Amino acid sequence: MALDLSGRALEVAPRLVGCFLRVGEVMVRIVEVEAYEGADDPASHAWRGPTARNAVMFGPPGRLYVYGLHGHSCANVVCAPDGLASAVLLRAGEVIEGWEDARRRRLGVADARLARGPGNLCRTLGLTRADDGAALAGPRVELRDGPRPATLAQGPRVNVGRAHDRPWRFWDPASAAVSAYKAHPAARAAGTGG
DNA sequence: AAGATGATTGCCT
DNA sequence: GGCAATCATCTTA
Repeated sequence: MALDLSGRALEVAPRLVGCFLRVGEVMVRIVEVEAYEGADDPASHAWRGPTARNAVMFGPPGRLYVYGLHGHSCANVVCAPDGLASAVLLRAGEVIEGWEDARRRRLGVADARLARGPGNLCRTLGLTRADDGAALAGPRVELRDGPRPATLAQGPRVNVGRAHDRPWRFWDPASAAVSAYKAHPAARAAGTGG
């Protein structure tokens, strides 16, 4: 079914935990996400306005925003109405289907860690910057609603230098695929992180 | 046109 | 737990 992505990232993020994301043959259950707002969020790529890279964030909801970082790729679900920048970063998932493709892309990695971390999640799913702007209801990428976990944990975002006081990270504490919390140096200096 | 930066990972101690 | 690798993008000259 189609999940309602018309709200802000902060509203959509907790609903995304437990949902299923399928890319090609591989499907994962999303267990960890982070919300990123636009102009109000200094940690967001869209904070200083639209650029060539973050253009998708300002477009209509229901699409994928994929960006490159340190030689890796990270995927976001774009939400909020057209014109407002708001997206949810997918940080971790559990592989449900497509083990063959997933393992082939992540040789030597334990099954539980195949999609642990935003960069690893993209590699396991086969997502690259070529998928930037792809529709979440398209033939290659599909987002499906799923049962939400019994409990939902909330806390500060990982490796974010600015606005580390905002607890905009949501995860399923029962999942082994949730990435270990790693506070940004700025967050540690401010005393708001680990 | 050149330099700094970052929503990361993985290897080293 | 700490640090280097690695690269597209953004900032400044």
